[in-house]
Order: sequence, then C-alpha cells, then structure tokens
Amino acid sequence: MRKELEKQYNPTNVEDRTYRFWEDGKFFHANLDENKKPYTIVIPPPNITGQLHMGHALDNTLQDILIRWRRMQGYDTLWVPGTDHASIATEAKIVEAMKKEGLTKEDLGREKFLERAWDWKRQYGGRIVEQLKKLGSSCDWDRERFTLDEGCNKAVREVFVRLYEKGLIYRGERIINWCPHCLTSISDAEVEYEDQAGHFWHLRYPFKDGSGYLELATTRPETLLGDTAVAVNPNDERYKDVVGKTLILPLVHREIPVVADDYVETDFGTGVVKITPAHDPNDFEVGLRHNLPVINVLTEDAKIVDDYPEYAGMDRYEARKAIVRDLEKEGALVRVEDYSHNVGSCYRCHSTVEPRISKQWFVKMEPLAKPAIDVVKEGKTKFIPERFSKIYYHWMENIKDWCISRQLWWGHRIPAWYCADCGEITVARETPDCCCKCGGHHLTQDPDTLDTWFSSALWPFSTLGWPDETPELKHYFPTSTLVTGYDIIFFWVARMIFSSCEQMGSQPFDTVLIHGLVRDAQGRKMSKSLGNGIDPLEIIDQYGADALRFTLATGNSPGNDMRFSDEKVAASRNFANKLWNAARFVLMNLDENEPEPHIPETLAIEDKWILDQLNSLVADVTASLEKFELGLAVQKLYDFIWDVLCDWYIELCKIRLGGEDPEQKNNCRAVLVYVLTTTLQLLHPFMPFITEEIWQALPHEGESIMVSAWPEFKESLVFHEEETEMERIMTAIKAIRNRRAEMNVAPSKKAKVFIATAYQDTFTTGVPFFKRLASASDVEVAEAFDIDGSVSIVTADATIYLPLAELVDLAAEKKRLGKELADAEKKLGFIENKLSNPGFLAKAPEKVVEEQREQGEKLKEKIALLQSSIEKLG
RNA sequence: GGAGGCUUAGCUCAGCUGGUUAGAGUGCCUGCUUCACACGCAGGAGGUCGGCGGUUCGAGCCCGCCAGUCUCCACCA
Repeated sequence: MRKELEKQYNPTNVEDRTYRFWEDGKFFHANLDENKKPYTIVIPPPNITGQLHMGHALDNTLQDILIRWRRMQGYDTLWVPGTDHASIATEAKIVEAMKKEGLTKEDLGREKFLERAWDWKRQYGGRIVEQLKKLGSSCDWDRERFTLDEGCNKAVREVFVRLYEKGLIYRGERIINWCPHCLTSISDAEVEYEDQAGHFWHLRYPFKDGSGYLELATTRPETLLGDTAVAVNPNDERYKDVVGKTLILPLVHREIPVVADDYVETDFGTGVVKITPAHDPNDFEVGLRHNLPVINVLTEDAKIVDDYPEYAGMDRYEARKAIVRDLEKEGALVRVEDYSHNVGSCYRCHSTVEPRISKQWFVKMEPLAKPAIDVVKEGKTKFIPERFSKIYYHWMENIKDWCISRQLWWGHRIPAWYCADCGEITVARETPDCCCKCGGHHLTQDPDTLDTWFSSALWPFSTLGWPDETPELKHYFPTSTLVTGYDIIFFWVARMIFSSCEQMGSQPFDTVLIHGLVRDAQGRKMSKSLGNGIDPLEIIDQYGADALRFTLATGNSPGNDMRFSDEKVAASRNFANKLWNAARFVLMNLDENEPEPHIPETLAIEDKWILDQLNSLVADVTASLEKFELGLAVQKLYDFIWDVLCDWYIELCKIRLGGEDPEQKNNCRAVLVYVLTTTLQLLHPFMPFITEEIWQALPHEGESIMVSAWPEFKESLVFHEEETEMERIMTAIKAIRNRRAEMNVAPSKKAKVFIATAYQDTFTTGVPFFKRLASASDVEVAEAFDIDGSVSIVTADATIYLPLAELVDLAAEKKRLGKELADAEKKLGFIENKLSNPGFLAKAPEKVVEEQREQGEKLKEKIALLQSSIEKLG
C-alpha cells in the first residue's frame, strides 16, 4: 500500500496546500513560447470594493475550466488577472468612511483624498484576489493588473488623445444623466429604468390674451419653474389656432410661447406638452429646434435654485408638493390621476437620475460602431449562445454618443488642459508645459476623471502592454475567449470590441462565452437587500471548492440563469467523495513498485470494455469542451465515474484482485491505474484540487496533473466486440438482480444460475461476473436446458433459470411472463409498422432502417423465448 | 411598443445537426453492516415533453398560432 487516504475526502486539508504547491511550482505562469499556439483569457476584473459572490464564482470557474483544459492540451495559456478601480463605487465607499470622521472630499482636497483611495485599494484590493485563489483560479498572478495602474493609464491617455485628434472625442454642453447622490454624470448604460407608481397632474396654462387655457399633464410639476414653452403637434386640428400664441406660466407668471413639434403625440393625454429644456432630454431637443431658452431650476443635488425664493433649497420632491399646493391655490390644477411610469435610476446608488445640462466629454459613437458590428457579422468574434449577437447588434446600431467624463476624483484624469490666457484646450499624452496655441503657461487640467468603463474597454490589450509593442501583445493578442455574464454586454463587451477594432484593428477576442445569473433556490436574484445571497467562501468551507465548481459547471448551460442550492453542492460533494473512495480502492491494491500508467499487453474482456468506454469518454468530453458545452462535459464525467467505473468496473476487478493469479492481478491493477489516471485528467479542469491530490498519490509521470497531457482518443482502444459482449452479460446480471429483488430474495441467499443462450462463449467468460454481481452460487451455460419449476428470466440474448421453486407462485409467474410477452409484442408491432411503411424504407437513412431491423430481430427472439417459457409452466 | 429566453418526473434541470423503449440529480418506496464509499449498494414507482395546428416516413427537437412566466431594449410628457 502506497499512501493511506482518509475514509472521507476532506477538502480543507487539501486545497490551500495544493494551491500553494501550484503557485510555488509556477504552473500558472505563462512563459511565452513562440512555438506553441497561444490561448488567452483576460479576467473580467472584479471591483476592488467587492467581495467574491456567486457571480464571480461561476464566471471564474468557467474561465478556469477552459484555461486548465487548454493548458493540458499543450497551448501556451495565459489567464490575465486583475481588478477594477470602480470609480463611482470606490469613491462612494471612501466618502462614506470619511463621513464617519466628519470629513468631506473638499475638506481633504484632491491629493489627500487620492492618498486615502490608494490606501483603501492596498487594503481591500487584495481581498478579492485571495478569494479567487480559494476557488482554484489558475491565473498568472505575476501578470496581475489594475485598471488604474500606470500601464493602463498610459493606454487610456493614448486612446484619449488618438480619439480626440480624430475628432471622435469632443467636449460639449448637452443634457446628460446626472446622479444627484453620486454628484456626477453617468452614461446612458448606467441608468436603470423601472416602473414607478406616480401621478399625472393635469394643469392649465392661461393664454396671455385672456382667451382661456391650454390643459396639459405632467409627471413632474416641479419642473414647471423651468418651462420655456408649451408644444402641440403641428397636425393637431384642435390646436391649429393656438400655435404661436403666448401663455402665462402659472406661479412664475413668465410669458411662454406655444410651439408646434412632431415630437408631441396627438393621442396621448391632452396632446399638449409643457417644455422644460433643462430637465428633460426630449424637451431639450424641442428647445434646440425652436430656439427656446434653457432655464435650469435644480442644483447639482437636485434642490431648487435660489432664483425661486418660495422654493429655494427644497429638494425636488418637497418642491413638487409645495408647487402642486400652490398650483391648486392658483386654480391651475385641474385634477390628479394615478399614473405608473418609467423612472431612471443610478445603477450604483439607485437614486432617481436627473437629466441635467452640463459640459461633458463624449465619444462619438457612430464611426466606432460600424467596424464593431462588422467584426461580429464576419464571425471574427462569436457570441455563445449565438442569440446574444442580435442583442449586441441592436445596441450598437442604435447607440448614442458616450458621455465619458465623471465628476469624481478616483479614476483616470482627463488629459485635457485649459489655457487661462486664450481659452484653448490642449489634449496631450504627457502633461504639457504650455498652451498649444498661445504658448501661455497658465494651464489647468480638467478636474474630471473618465468613466471606469473607458479603461476597462482597453483591458484585453492594455494588460498585454499596449501601447508598447510588447512580445506579449504580439503573441497573446487577440485573446481567445472572454467569459462574462449577459448583464455586462453593453457596459463592457461592446466597448472592448469597438475599442479594439479602433486601436488594434482587430477583434479583442474570438469568442464571448455568455453565462446567466446565479439565483437562489427559489429562483430569486441574489441581492443584498433581500439578504438571500449565498457566500461562495462559506460554501467552500463547508463543501470544498471542487464541489462548488462542480455544481456551478453542472447546472450551467450558456446564457441561461441557474438556481443554486445547498442540496446541489451536497450532491457534488458526494461525487467528490465517491471519486475519492474509488481512488482509495485502487491505492489499497497497489504495491510500492507499481509502474506508471500503462496498458498491459494482455487484456481481459472487462478491461477492453472499460478502455473502450473510457476512449469514448475522452472523445465526448473533448468535443463538448470544444463546443463550450461545459455542463454536458461534466455530466458525462459524472456518469462514467459513478455508473461505469465504480458500479461495474471496480466491482469486476475485485474478482481478479481477490484471486490468486499474480499476472492477472498485475494487469488488472495496471488498467485500473490507467483508467483512473485518465479520468482524473479529464476531470481536472472541473475539480482541480481533488484530482491533483489523488494523482499525486498514484504512480505518475511529471510534477503535476495540471501540466500533464490531455488524453486523446486512440483507435487502438476501440473494442466493439467486447463492448457488445459485456452489454449482453450486464443486461443478464441486471435482469437477475431485478427478479431477485421483485421476489424479495435476500442477497445473502445464493442461487444456482442456468443460462440458456446462443452466445455460450460470452456467457461462459462471464461466469465469475454472475457469481460476484448476481448472487450466483454456481453458473451453468448451455444452448438449452430442460428445467421445470424454475424462475425464468428472458433477455434478448438468453433465457436464465433460477431454481427458486419454493419461492415461486406459478400463477403469478405466468402472469408476469404474459405481461412481458405482451409488452414485447407491442414494441415489435411498432417496429414492423415502420418497416412495412414504404415511405420509411425509401427515405430514412440506411443506418436507421438497419437498426430497426436488428431491434425487430431481437424482439422476435425474445418473444420466442418468452413463449417457450410460458409453455413450460404448463 | 419592440426583441428574446423559459415551460420535459413531486422539486431542480440535461436532452448536440429530427431517428430504438425521453435521461440525471434530489425527494419518495422496498431490500442490504457485499472486504473503496451509508456523502454508500441493489431494486422500484413516477412523464399525454405548456396547449392547438402544420411540415415530415418519423417531432421533446423544425414552422405557425395561443397561454403562462422571466428578462432586455425603447423619449410617450
């Protein structure tokens, strides 16, 4: 015996030690071998603010499966890890922490604030990395990056300058989404819309000439203060005469015109819309078309400005109440209606977003979108599942300019400087000495930073050293597979694609593997507010990382959400334990000098059978992985290990291992080692820890299973004949077990078995199997037997008699056989029906017809055997 | 208002380009201290594959309509 394994697999003893072994051995490190084909994955960088959640666990499990598999296949694999600076989220956390000390950003100043932020990053940025290691992620930690590190900053500045010089980045005053809580602009993608219950306030605005009123409705009465017009549809007969007239804005008593604009729908509400260019994106557009003044009535934290003393300082909801009250007093309120409408909120803090006019930096999207669409259309980047390309196209085709400036301090500072002397903007890669226009020295850098996603968009090439022409960039780019959730396609995937097309002239990755959300056992989204999140680290503590990974891989099909439950992890843990014990069995039978895995010259029928099965498994698992069907691959491994290897082969091996023939013992051990080793290799990407642990205990070549060669299909291991023979034997064994169980025969009660068959050689070979697995005391095989009063069992290949007459109720026996006969006849009927159908014979492929014929023949044989058995019962 | 997913055993889900008798895990029932494993072994019950129609020799799978459900996108004030 080589090494004593514990009776139950205990992952906590194994995982940390094994991970250290891998790290110390530098097995994760990519050595940049020009002679090998590269396989590259860049990690979706988790936020430094974050803790590992199930989404990360799934995402990184899938990546690790792919990278480990390709590494074993001999690719030069690189998995680039890193973290994201997450400007809004991180800045919010730091501001929050400072608040506890009674400090604000302004108290500290920019420099001191950033010092704190970096401290914070140093303190917490490593946390999630450690958690990824717990999962078993085989990232090249020597190449770990951070979206705000120096290299990324260089890439960001390079891209900014290039786009600016091409006219694809511009600065402009526009209406943007403003978060009054985060106090920054956010992009369209960062706004989440949800239906909210609200009201529809019907108001009337009087004409200046006293000729009555126009009635309109609004969901935001407080913006009335900023109204600069009222609009109707030019084709609306009802209002033809009022276009061009002047209204008196209630409360404010400002004169505003009635304008005609196509934007107004005639059949919605009264067909009259109040226009507030400063606080509604549509109104802003209307305002531009009609040259309307823009009156801003809200401060940056969404309070009424000082220009309106009655309401100054009130926040937007307070002001709403006050204004409605005053409108009522003035008689301008007609009625109030309940109304549910779409309200946008900040994806970080969920405050209601305020459309706001301000000067921001934008990326002009249209020219960038086109190549990004083409690259997917041409198949250079493929989405899996395919349907996500449609979502991608739709977004890209309707994309608007991207607002990239943020009024935050934590992030990549915009490389633009303003000249105090001439007002010129200098955009440069390095801090300029003087104004590019007038040469003046009074330059101030733009205080804003860039959208976090601006730097993430460059991740696939900035992490490889771009803009420098590094060997890494040359070898590993474009990357191979990007693994991410569908919730992040717009934020990140799309932006990486257009950035890469523009900067690199090629796609950033060949394949995007999209996965869904991990939901709780009831199918609800895991969330902090619901408190239904499951902590992957707790699961790892309880069941092991392998069990967690296995669960996530098993339940997952691309693009679909999955439910997570403890029961599922427990099932995976049980599977790990099953494998562990199979390994224990093998190990306890080995001796000290057991040679490394090999296939012996002499093979028994069961050896050929298992090798044939294993060979198919190798082909199937590899094919599934190639198609990104990781869930299928893992299912096949489960079935093989549990049902084929453990339930049959190991049981069969006990015959020879418990026997006296040393050569047979040796051969059996060799096949066991070979099969187990190969299986471990196939399973390793999914369950890296346990497979390494067992592999190390087995005779092996090389330092680690993770750098051993991925098994390949071998023509020499195809054994069709033995496979068929074993099927015959196994079917008979199952039939005997079945009958005995039905008759409540205790397993301890052995019975003699008579097998009447045309396949005498096969069943004679199988005699020991019947003894071991079918409770046979002795087995006789002949072409036919003339036995009375026995239990008879009929399979397609044999009639089996069990002399258990004392247990048999003849009438019941006859009934049972009769039922089986009827069953078989019915099935035969279906098949004969098909075979007599000229359409089937003419159009079905030869192979299918042949299979049906064979089935029919088998059934006929079985029917004949059943009939004679019934006759014998009299 | 558009687009898409899902609907298969009590529960959670597989089912690849249409081809034998639709599978697994879990739960349930019956046996079993069989010398790797009770986180186990052997056996069993349980499905009109959401509904209707169509294409086909043949449909869980392809097409159409309908229903339920979830999601994404969209400026109806």
